[in-house]
Amino acid sequence: MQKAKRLPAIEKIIAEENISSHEMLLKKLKAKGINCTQATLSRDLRQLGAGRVSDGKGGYKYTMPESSNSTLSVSNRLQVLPVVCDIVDAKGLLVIRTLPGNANNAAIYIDNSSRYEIAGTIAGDDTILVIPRDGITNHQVHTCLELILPGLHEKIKGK
Amino acid sequence: MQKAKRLPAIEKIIAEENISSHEMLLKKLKAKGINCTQATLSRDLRQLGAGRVSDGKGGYKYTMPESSNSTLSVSNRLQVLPVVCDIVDAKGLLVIRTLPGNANNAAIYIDNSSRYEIAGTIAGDDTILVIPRDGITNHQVHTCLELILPGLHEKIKGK
DNA sequence: TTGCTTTTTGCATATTTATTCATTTATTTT
DNA sequence: AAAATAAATGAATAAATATGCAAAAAGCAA
Repeated sequence: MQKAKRLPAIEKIIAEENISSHEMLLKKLKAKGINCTQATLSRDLRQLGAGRVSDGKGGYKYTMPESSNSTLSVSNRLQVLPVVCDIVDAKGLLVIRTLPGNANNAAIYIDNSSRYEIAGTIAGDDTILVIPRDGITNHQVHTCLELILPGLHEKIKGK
Repeated sequence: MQKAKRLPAIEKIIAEENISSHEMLLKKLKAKGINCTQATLSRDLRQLGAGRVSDGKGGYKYTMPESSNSTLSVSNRLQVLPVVCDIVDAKGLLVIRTLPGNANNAAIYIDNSSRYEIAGTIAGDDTILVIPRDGITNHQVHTCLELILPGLHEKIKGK
């Protein structure tokens, strides 16, 4: 299962370069040692919530949502990760524990991602409650959070 | 030539509704009495700089660039029009005269449109210089300005 | 582990979108 | 106005993207 590596790689590539087709993305991934088919990219791009916008030169390019929003950019979102202590599933919800005073800040990252899977979050001082949308499995939320904060899954209790 | 009516109509439709395919847009236009083919829509959408982004429900929808930027929304951009006095072509450039003190404000509308055809603008107190990109005809710029400020063409000198 | 369920993936194909070419319609030039 | 040039459009088709389905891989429960 290379999806876990592929998704962040795709995200990074389309954020940094002008990708105008699946074909082109396929080659960029191959150059990074990641092989898959166009069909898989189609599914990945949809899952990532990637869009296709004008490249300003009369053509189109793929893009990540809110890529203009610096709080979400690939390069700096890892900053939030060190404050996360652990994650526990509870009653269909997720509880994320952070360093004291950091819950709100971390929750903002999650909210800003505007992921469909997450209905919303409530943050206290050192605890975030993540409320998944109806019909979303815990596992889907984990995958989703891993997208928002790569490396996060290592913090999941019992893993 | 119905392009002049069609483009603003397309813009309005995709700004207000969730359009997920050319086919769907075709029907909406037909309902408004505008008939064309899918091929034409493909060209129109590209010219409008329209994008396709996640609809938040796992699918895609078409969008206008900066549709979140209220200074550009269809509903309020007409406000700038009354301050425009006339437009003159000169040396491959366009000179727009406005009411005193209003040039900068009007120029911001034009800049915000991020149209490919327009390389940039310089605004004084009551005059805007619009600099078209190389290879763009005056006529193309007129069409383009008409898109940004519907009704503008009536102000063009000698028309 | 073993069997059961869910997820991921490729292949083939369907669907959607873009482009080429020919024609018409508009615009500019003389 | 007439001729010449450029722009717009549709039909057919090419190219790009999405999806159904089956197989394989991964995760889960006991």
